[in-house]
Amino acid sequence: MRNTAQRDTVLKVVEASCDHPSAETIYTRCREIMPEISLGTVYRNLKVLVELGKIREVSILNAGDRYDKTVGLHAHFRCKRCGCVLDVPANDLETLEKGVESKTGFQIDGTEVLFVGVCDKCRAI
Amino acid sequence: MRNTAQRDTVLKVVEASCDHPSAETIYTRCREIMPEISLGTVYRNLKVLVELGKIREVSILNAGDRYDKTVGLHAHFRCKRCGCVLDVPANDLETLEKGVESKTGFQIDGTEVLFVGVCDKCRAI
DNA sequence: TGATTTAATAGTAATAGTTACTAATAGCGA
DNA sequence: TCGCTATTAGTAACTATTACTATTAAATCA
Repeated sequence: MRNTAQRDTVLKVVEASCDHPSAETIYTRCREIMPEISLGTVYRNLKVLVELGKIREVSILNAGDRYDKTVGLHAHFRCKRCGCVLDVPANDLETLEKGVESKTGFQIDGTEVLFVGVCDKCRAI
Repeated sequence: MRNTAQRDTVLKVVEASCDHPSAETIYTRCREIMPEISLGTVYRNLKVLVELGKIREVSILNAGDRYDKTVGLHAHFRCKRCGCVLDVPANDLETLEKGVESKTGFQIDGTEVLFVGVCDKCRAI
């Protein structure tokens, strides 16, 4: 594992993003800082950073993966109209996890919660 | 909207499956019953059946979409070791949804909950 | 019943997102 | 500074899915 300027750039870009960007979006933002960075490098480093636990991968139904600077347990909401992806603080998720663990006997290492619907801004229109 | 033998076959195959199959797997199973069915037809009918609310689409982090005959609100668990996808009855999901709706003002139309970990069979090994 | 209409089909091409490959580059320890 | 090797840029390949097109067949109607 080596410290490269490319890896730092990918991490900085994700940490500066509040919109749960896709790999392609992260690539575009990286190129603004480091124009020679390649898409493959972005994908590889995203994977490395997820493995290191520095960022988190978020799966959105019917779309490519997104990335999140917040690694702690929380839920996501995707608006069907505007496509925005927002964090949803849900402090009862840990209780939910624990309940499933004790009921099923499974070992749970990660939980993905995605609500799909219409956000308040779009509802107001 | 026409009633075709192909659509019936796709629906029957999903309803007969307990393993949350992928589109490709559904295609293979359909061909055992109807050898001339094409992959595009399977994809198109899966989409139609999801829109009709007869089956459900399940997103698994880091893999293609899966399909589920059970449309009611429930969670899923994916084992990192054997790759199996199982239903997790979670009756507190509705409470979770309602809580988020009232806290955020969002309209929630669907909720996806995925636990990732190690299933009891794999833990025993 | 048979003709007509048009949604759905099979088969194939195209696309999007992601991963693999390869020669060149650049961190980092000796 | 040298040498080793992980990482890189650039490109090719791959996987999952969608789009396209000529053909077929389900439902409607004469």
